Amino acid sequence: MKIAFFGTPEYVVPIFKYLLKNDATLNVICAVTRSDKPSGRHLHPVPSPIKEVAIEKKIPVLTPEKLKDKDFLSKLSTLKPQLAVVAAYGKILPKEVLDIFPSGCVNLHFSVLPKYRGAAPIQWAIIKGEKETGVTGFFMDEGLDTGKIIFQKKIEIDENEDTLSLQKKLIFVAIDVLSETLEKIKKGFKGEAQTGEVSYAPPLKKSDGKINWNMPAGEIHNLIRGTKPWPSAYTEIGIACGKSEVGSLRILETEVTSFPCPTVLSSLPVGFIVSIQKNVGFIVKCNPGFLLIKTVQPSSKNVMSAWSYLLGHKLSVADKLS
RNA sequence: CGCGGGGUAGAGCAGCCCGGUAGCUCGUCAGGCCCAUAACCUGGAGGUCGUAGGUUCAAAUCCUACCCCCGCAA
Repeated sequence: MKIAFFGTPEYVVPIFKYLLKNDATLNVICAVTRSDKPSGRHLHPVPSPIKEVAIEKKIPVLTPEKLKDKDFLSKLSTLKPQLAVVAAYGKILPKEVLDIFPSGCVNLHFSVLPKYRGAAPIQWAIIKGEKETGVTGFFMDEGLDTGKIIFQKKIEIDENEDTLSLQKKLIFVAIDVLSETLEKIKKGFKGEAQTGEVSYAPPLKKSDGKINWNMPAGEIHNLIRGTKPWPSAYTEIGIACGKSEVGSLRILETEVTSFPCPTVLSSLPVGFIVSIQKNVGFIVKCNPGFLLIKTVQPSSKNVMSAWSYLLGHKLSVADKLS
């Protein structure tokens, strides 16, 4: 079966390689990926990870700026692909593209559809405190992740899972789902309409990482896990810490905790540091609950333990984060 | 030449503007104290101040070039 692969970022490379490895039955005839984009510290154009792999494996690469581009559409048609496999490509495929594939376009979406339709399903599942998520293989239509479902597989979300670790697990699931999905397609399965509660997972914005300490400790913990490594949850350093920089502080690792020892400090307002844990970090009061901050990154600095941060920045009990 | 921040002891920082003895917190080592401790006290070890030049009687500090790291942006 002639297959065209649509994908862009690093984390879907294993899916691409799975297709290539099974070349005997799956004939990958081209890769469609995002065009080279200015990236990195000097904004030099950089090819997408999928493009690099494709070049290495000598698979033809198409990098259309616009999917409705006539040149692109005709090139793709000429290759006479039968099926498209799409994973984190980055753009919605218009009807003109969908129509090229006689067997349809299969998307691997990293949620249990119809929940978390959209660009950042892994992140939002964690932020919302879901206990499980999964991967869905479905036939794409013109809507946003609205097509007929072919196969779905769920896994549990660990309590301290962050976006990267969950993504890593989901890739393995995705490969399972892909192989099962392809089997079903071979057998002529047409998919089933989506049923159940619909929700959306829009792309994260920088401001989504802003911590509001006036929230339950558990929800803040979820936000920190789900926004890592980007945009990362952050807070501002209060004025109480003297000449320290006013910049924001990224918070990368936390733990929901109970207040260690009952003192008057537990009556400090939300957002204040109520306790220092030697060699670990500091505890901030939330509403309700307490959050132990374990790993942070000050602006312009490397990631460091919250304890190290305290040593150099002279933060102490009763200083405020905002 | 996209914009900005940074590199000082094993870790995290101050000192630089205004040149003149290498400083703080933690760790580490030795000793002390204590029923005891992640507590406390005393003392010690540990630094080519990112690299290379330049200015100067004298450079962590001023000048020039380069290397590495981080954020923005994608």
